[in-house]
Amino acid sequence: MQKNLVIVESPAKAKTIEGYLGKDFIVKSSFGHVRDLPSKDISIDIENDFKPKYVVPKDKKKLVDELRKIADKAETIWLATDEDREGEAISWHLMEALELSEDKVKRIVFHEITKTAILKAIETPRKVDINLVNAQQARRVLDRLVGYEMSPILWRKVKPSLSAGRVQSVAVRIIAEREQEIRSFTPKASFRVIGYFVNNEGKKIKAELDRKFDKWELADELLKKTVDSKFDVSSVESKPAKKSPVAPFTTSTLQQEASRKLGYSVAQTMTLAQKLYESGKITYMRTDSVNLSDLAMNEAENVITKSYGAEYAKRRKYTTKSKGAQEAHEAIRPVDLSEKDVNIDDGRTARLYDLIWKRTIASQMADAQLERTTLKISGNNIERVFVAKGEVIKFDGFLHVYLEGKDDAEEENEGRLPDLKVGDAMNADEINAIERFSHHPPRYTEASLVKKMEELGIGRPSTYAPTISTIQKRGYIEKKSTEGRKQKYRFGSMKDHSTSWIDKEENTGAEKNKLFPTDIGVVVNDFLVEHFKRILDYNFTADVEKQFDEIAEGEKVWFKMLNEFYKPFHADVENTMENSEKATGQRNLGIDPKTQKPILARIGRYGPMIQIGESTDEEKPKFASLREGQTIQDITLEEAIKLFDLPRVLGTFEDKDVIAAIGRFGPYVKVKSTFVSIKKDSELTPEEITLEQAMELYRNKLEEDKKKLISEFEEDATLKVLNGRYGPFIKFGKKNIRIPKGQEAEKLTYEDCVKIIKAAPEPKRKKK
DNA sequence: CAGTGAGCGAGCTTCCGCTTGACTT
Repeated sequence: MQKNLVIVESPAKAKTIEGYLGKDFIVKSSFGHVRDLPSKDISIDIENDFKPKYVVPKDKKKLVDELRKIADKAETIWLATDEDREGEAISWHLMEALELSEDKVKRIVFHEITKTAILKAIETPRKVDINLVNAQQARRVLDRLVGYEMSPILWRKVKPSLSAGRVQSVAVRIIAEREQEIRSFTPKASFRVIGYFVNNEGKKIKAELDRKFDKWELADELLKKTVDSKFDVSSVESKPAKKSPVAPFTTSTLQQEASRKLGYSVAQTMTLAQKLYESGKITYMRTDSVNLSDLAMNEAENVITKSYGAEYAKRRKYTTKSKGAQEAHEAIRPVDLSEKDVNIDDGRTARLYDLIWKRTIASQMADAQLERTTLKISGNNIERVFVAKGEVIKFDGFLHVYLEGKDDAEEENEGRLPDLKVGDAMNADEINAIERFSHHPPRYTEASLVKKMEELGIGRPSTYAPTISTIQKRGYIEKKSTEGRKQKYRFGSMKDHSTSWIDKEENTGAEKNKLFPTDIGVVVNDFLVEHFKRILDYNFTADVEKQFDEIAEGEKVWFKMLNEFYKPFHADVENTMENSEKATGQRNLGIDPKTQKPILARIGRYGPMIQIGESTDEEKPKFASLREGQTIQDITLEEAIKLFDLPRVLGTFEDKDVIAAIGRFGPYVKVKSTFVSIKKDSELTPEEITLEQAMELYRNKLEEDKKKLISEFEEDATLKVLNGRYGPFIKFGKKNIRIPKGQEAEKLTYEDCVKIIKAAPEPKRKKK
């Protein structure tokens, strides 16, 4: 048995480190936190200095037992968890859970996984920093209090199963408020004037007037003046400029760039990066640091010098700008920078690696040297000038490898401008005045939301992706694409000494994979902002982070800080629970022409819906859920009334009604007790489908089901062996049970199946 | 929860941050 046990957080890290240390060392992983507050209740003794009740979660028990056994036999236990608040807490929890005595424990830290860094760490051990641990406890307890006291208010006042929290609720607010801005935005029209000029030698140049007109009359006036204006080049100015590379990737910038350049979702990027990490191709992918190890910088210099020449190399150290960065790791970079391509079958993973390689290499390369030229053309009877801007690359530097993508379209820059001199006479081939409209602020993408969250200091590299998926799962926001709309605009032209105006049309405003708030998101956000201003404040996290830092410095007692926070917060909780109205987002659409009853749009037990009549009426009100794409804010009376056309009875089959409707999973027909989906591409709709068409869908479905059937049994009609997406399985009532390895599905007898069912573990509850 | 939305009332839902497999019909 080894004398030394080293515990790190990640198993991949453990494997690497084990190679660096001698055989006296065994390196194990804690797989993250080993203790936490149980999820069933709040588990904090508020009266007693906010004492948390920690437990070892079920799925960690085996691991903790194993670690304890090894620790008992070891002479020294080296706690090598990350050097940040959470890492320090993991070390402390390990001491508690493994019952380690302080004299056997040494706490070590390193920011990069290199042999020198680790050996140096071993030489300079310290003790677990209890102040830092307490800062983490304060963070943990505050989040639990906020989440577990606010969420039940939503269950009561809005809808069951909703959630609220320090991070997710602010993320939803960002999306909801952007949508509000967009709604109240009115586009402003203005006219851009663009001239196409040519000199005697036939050299052509495009230049834009240095002002825009907000009135048509002014644009028209200018165009008319250009009819007999004489133009010449009035100035040419060139000056050198440079561009510098951006820092290596952090989690957040990797997510943004993979979204812009490769179109990956935030979650996708993380899954692929995890694969690269586990196969030893890249460094740790959840990091807020832009730092590169000296080893990596040396290697980058070598690779660049060899591949592109020494003039392309430039060592650079970057410093992080993001709020609350804890920098426990390196930036995300290839482990071996000389490996330009990675040999992986999956193209998506390979493309992500390529991006990381280029970004890392470019970050250690020379500036690009440019020459920017501004050329002005004046007309003899025009006060304004036409301007052309050009850019020439003198030395490409880092641009040879990589250029960061942009979220919003930039002003276009021409390449090299034609060689023209001051005084050159120019002829106006054509001058156009084009009506343009200002754009509303863009909706967020997943990645730009992460960027915003990072700026506000809410969330951490390990939680960006899960948070975005949580607020989608709760139905607060959704990812959608909009088609855009037709936009008419005026187009004026001066050509051959006369001017003319025509109307043109373009498609504008189309957006792909943007985040929209749902009705529930809007209602919940309004409710929380009204009743919990402090928590929903964009600066709340930054404020409490400052106090966590004070706790970490030993300047503040953690439970006193919590007490100051909790008193007013809990008062708000009680007050809101008792005194606030139910939040339904109710909108009165008008009167139903048929029944003369009011029609309301609001949020109900199961989401947004339309209600005809009041619940106090003698006759029960009628209800219908909103369809996809409809919102309480936008739905019209006509659209609302149409929702009550379904479900439709198409006719009968074997004495049972055949029904067409739209349900949770889209349009369907129901024949006897079988539901058949109406597929999107079938051109059938539940409003128009006939009995014959429905019966055909039904017969097709029965055919399909037959193909899936491997065997069924006389003994029990509810038990079947079927072929599914993941291979054969046993269906028993509503339960699906996998067939143990080594057994052939075709040969299973009824008795075999019963045996397998009995041996099968209880299915875990699915989280919805 | 593929049909619901009042009422009866119990029992359930929920946070953030650290880590991977297990699991999916």
